[in-house]
Formats: sequence, C-alpha cells, structure tokens
Amino acid sequence: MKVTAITCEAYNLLHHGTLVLADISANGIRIDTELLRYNIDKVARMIARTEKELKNSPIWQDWRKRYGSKAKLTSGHQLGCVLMEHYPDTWKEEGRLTATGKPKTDEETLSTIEIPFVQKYVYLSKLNKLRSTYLQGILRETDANGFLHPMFGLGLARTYRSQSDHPNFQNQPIRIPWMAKFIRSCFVARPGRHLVEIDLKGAEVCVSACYNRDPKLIAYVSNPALDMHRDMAAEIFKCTIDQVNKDVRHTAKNLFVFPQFYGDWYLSCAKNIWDAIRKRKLHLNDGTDMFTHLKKKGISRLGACKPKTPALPGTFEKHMQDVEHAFWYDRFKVYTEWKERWFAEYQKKGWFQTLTGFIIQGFLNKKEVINYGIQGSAFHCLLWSLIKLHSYIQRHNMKTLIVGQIHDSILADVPAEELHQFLDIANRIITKQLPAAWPWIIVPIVAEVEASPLGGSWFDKKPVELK
DNA sequence: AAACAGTGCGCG
DNA sequence: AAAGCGCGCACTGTTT
Repeated sequence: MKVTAITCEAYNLLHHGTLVLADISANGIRIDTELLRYNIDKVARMIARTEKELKNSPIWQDWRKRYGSKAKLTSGHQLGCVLMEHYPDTWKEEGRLTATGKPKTDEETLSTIEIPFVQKYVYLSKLNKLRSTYLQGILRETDANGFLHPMFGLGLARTYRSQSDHPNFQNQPIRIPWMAKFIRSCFVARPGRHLVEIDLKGAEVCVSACYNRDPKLIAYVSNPALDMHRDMAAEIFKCTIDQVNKDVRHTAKNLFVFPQFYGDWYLSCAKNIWDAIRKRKLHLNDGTDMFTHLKKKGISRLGACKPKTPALPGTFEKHMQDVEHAFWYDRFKVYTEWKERWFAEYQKKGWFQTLTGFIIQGFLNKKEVINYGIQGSAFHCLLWSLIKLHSYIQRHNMKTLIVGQIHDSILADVPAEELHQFLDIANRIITKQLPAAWPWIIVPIVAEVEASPLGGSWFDKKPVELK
C-alpha cells in the first residue's frame, strides 16, 4: 500500500503531531519501580505454584511420555497434540484449526474443555504474558530515574493511526481487573500531581457518522437521551429497554454493535453472545435468567451455526440473522448505502481520501476500505486536540506534562494546582475548537475525564465531572 | 547464533 | 463471496 499525505493540512498534522509525540516520549511516565519489582516476584511465585500444580497432573505424565526432555509446559503445540488424543471432537468444529491445519490452543478453544488441567494452562499463559510482555517489558525500558519513555510513531499504520513501542503503551491491560492492577498500579503520578486521562467519547462511532451521515446514527451520537447499545440489547434479547442492565448492554455493545461496524457477521455474533449468556450468567433487570427468558420468547437453542446450512426457526442463530438484517437494512440503511457507494468509488478509482485529507490506495478488501478512513480520522481528532493542548501548555508555561496517548485518549501528569485549568482547556479544545476547525464534524464531540488521586496510580483513576 | 514463520494475546 | 479493523511483543519450533 502506498502511503501519501496529500493536503497541506494533512501534512501539517503529521509534522506537528510527530513533534508533540516526541515530546511526550521525552517527558516519560513515572514508574513505581519498587512496586514493579515486588509484583514481578509475586507473579513469579504464582507462576511457580501453577506450574507445580500442572506437573502433578496425570496429563503431564502423559505429556512427558510423549515428548521426553523436550516436553514444555508453555508449548501450545505440544498441548494440542496431547489433548487431541483425549478430546478429538474439540477440533472438529469449524474454525478450530490454525492456518497451517494444526489444532488451535487459544483461550476460546480451550475454554470448551472444562477440566482443571486445561483451565490452569490458560491461567498460566496469562501469568506468563503478564510477567514477560508487561511487568518485565516495563522494567526493561524504565530509565535510571524511574521514568518510562514509550515511543509513538505516525509513519507505520495503514490507517494513518499511531503506533507505540518500547514498550507499547497502547495495549497495557485494563479489561481483566486483576491483570490491570498488577501493571497499572505501577504507573504513578509525579509527587503533588494527578494522572489525568481524557477520552474522546465514542470517537469512532462519531466519526463514522460523519462519513456516512446516517440520520439515525447521527441522532444516536447527538442526543444523550438515546442509547444505541441499550436499544440493540433490547432487540437481541427480545426485551424492553427497561429490562436491560449494564452487563446485557455491554454484551450487545462489544459482541454485536462494534463487531458489526467492523464487518463481522451474525453467525459469529450469535455464537459469542450465546457463550456470554452462559459465561457471564446474563439476566434481566428483574432477575430473570436470560436463557429462561429467551425460551419464553420462543428461542430455546443456539442452532447449528453452519455457514452453509440455513438457520432454523426457534434458534438464536436465526434470530441474530434477523437482527443483523434489520440493523443494516432498516435501522442504518443510509449507512449501508454509504458503504456500497464508498466501496464502489474505491473500486473505480483505486484510492480514496479520508476526511482529514489523506489518500489511501492499494489493494484493499471491502472491510478495509470501509474501516480505514473511519479509524484514521477518529485518531486524527485526538491528534489535532493533542497538538493544540500541547501548544497551550507551552504558551502558558504550565507544568503539566502530557505522558501518553492511546488512539482516542490522552494521559497527562497534572500538578494539583493546574488541574482545573487543564481540564477546562482540554474540554474546550475537544468539544469546541476541534469541531470548529473541521467542518466535516457534524456531530457533537464529548470528552470524558478520569483522574488518579494525588500522587496515585493509573489503576486508581476515577471519573471526574466536567462542568 | 540469528533470522524467520506461526501462533497467541494485550489494547483501541 | 466471505465471514472482524488496526497495532507490538513473546514464545516455540524450524531454517539459515
């Protein structure tokens, strides 16, 4: 793919953005190295204990017999071969083999084998990831003064997003709370300061609405009284919006709406949601178990989920097929028309231009053509804000330091006495100046703020009300 | 010893 | 017709 910034404005964005990102790297984020070392020891002990437990199992005896001195507890390939003997059916299902035809041993596949040995293996993998990639990765890159300087680049991602390395600051754990705690509690504010994270609320959905101009999507992101994820939850689970609780909404958002926007299809959504009902024990607001509720609504099973076999009535698979159809051909039909037009135009020309003035060309499939512009422009909203914010901080001789950036959020280390001023200007840039500078932004942009206690950690951040 | 392909998993 | 977009990093197992 050829990467060319064409408009002058697009060039300037990358130019100034690069300078700001370099400054962010130079500032660095403070690391509690003592806690980091303590956590590394603690996780090491957890790993040792888990390995010992696994090695007491008869399955490990079997494993040893097979591989002798080459037997390795961390080898997914070896595990796959050992388990294949006892659970061959696990890998008979569609999509359970790797690209080279070997049995997959990812968490998703292994979660179907509900024996302690396998579940413990999954846990051990997580512990090893935590120790190697994150805790040790951070320690390795931390300088002698206790500051970490992640790098950020604008010249690599095909979407014109940024990337980060040494270490990657943009994939530090947050979704699994116990993992997040081990790591994020080591990222701390400098003395007398707060770590402040400012997020562009629903950035990609907002920017998507600016591309496709679907009136219903625009309404959803413009009217705080409306809630797309809640509405979709009600459709997916055949209930009223009052019956939707946080967990159910979260499931609809992350296992249907977002995947659909990225080009996923109903069959994979159906499987994932059905799994989530079981694993997360979903229920309605009044306490009714979700499976019981769906049964009452005429849905008693998932269905075969075979791509070439038509979905049968009374299955969740069939229901999700209908939900998907209504989603794209009724609710968001203007969005669908835009997708068709956008892709057809690309096929004719071989390139397209993003709303922020970048050309993207090369051999791309439909999903890439649909997604790249949205993903890139959403990040550029953040980058533009970041540049403005940085410039304001310099001009006003503020002591605030911007220390990181994660696609749609900014992390800053803010002296207590500057907190009010900082939040005020950041909010003004994001919600007022940004939409004023870019007329293609036709929906409100909202900032969300979280802050750590004084001298506290990234893990301890709590929402802050913006006035 | 170094490079490479394949796999898996963390984040938005 | 195919069946989720973008990244970085660690590890296994093989090849150079």
